[in-house]
Amino acid sequence: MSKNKKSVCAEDLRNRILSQDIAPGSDLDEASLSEEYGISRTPLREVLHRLAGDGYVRLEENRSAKVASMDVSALRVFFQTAPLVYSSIARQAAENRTSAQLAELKQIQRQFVQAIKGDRAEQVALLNHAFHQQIGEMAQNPYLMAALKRMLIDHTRFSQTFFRPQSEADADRIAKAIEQHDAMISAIEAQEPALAIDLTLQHWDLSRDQLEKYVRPDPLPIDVISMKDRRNAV
Amino acid sequence: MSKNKKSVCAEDLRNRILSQDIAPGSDLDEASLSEEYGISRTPLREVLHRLAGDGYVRLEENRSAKVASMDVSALRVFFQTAPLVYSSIARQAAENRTSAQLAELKQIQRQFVQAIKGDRAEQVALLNHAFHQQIGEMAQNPYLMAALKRMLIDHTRFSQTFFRPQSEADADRIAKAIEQHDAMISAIEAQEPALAIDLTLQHWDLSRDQLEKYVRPDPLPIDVISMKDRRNAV
DNA sequence: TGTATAATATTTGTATACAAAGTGTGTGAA
DNA sequence: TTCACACACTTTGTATACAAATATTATACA
Repeated sequence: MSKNKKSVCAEDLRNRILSQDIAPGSDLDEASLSEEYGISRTPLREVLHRLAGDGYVRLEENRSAKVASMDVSALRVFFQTAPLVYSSIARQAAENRTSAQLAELKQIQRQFVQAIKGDRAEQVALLNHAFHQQIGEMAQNPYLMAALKRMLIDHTRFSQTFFRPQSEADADRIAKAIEQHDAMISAIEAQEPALAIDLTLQHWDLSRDQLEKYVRPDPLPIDVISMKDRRNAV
Repeated sequence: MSKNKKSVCAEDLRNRILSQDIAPGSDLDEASLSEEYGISRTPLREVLHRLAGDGYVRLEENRSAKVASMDVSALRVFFQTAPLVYSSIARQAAENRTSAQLAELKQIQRQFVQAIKGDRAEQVALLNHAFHQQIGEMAQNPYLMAALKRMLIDHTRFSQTFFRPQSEADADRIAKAIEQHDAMISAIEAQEPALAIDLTLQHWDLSRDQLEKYVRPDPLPIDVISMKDRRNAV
């Protein structure tokens, strides 16, 4: 763990943005944040500038820093681009991974499973983020990594609901996600790019279905109202 | 034009890095840079942190900021990735471009041609950079844009020699590049994604051949030595 | 009541001073 | 000469004070 306050601050801000603990589009007040993290405004501002370069926040002259927004038009592009980036990363991860990176990936997956067992939804989402970012590291492609990191910012924020199971079906989906992660680890370990791509696209399909449900949820049940009306009418 | 010193500084540092006016891997001294741009170290450091997020420089604790390096292993990944990113961007640019963006692209191309006529090699490289970045803007895909920007940092630095014609053949290649740019503009204007991709890949082939020549230049002529030897022997 | 404008308060931007870490050099002992 | 260590010097990191800009409130006037 990094022992200095500044990187703790950067790391924590990233996590809070990913967890939507700080909502997309909201303002970040320098004074209160610097007090919260026990640092002065100077290093805090440096952190904000760095996060701006990473796509977490947006900076405007003489205006407070804002958390990157998530509008509907962005969602469309997100769905268009995800399969391309994720599968390209998966291919290269299978080709280029080192054994040290593989061990790290397995470690993340263990923590991921533990967090699910413990119903720590926020941790689960962050560990899922770390899992996919680690696969990005394995690809050893700084160009695609830049795209992946930006995708994961939005993906993790969108999928906040994913890891808070509301029904039996939700729990099944999470179990399936765990299995898919394990399969991806095996494919990467065996250095089989084609298989890694295939599994990644399956994993994406699962995630996409869930995201679509979030964006276009089941309509509210209309029976309740109509029944009342009927009773009143009788 | 931005009138404040800070964004001038950021813009100029970017350009100097792209032109290799500041060499890859070299140290950036805060004191001298802040003096040079007439600002104090505080805003300069904020600029450096931003550039770090954008991939122009690397920051380490208690060490001076370093310009992003360009090693041989990076080159390999660059060649692997460029066609994918460039063609994906071209497709979406053709699909999503606005007319205002198109006008801007044409404007950049005019300046590009002018700079070539004036033999201003450094300006040419930067305008070529601006041209391809503008196509990136047209794609309206922030995820791929992040990858494109990082590719262009390295591409522009690698291709510094491209726009300093040494021979008739070099001049021909530059003329061909101008034509290809014009053709790409037409394809994007006509909103023909398939054509835009095709032209982009052709443009890439031209650039790639030149880059390969830069990395693996023609061997030194051996005749000179052997002739001398022969003469001495005779 | 509603709007425009002036005064005030809050927040962001920058410079400077000082603390902390790193770098280099010179001296002394083996 | 070579290595080790102390000291001076340079460079980076942070806090604070103040300047500049924005946001808010109060007041005057229609």
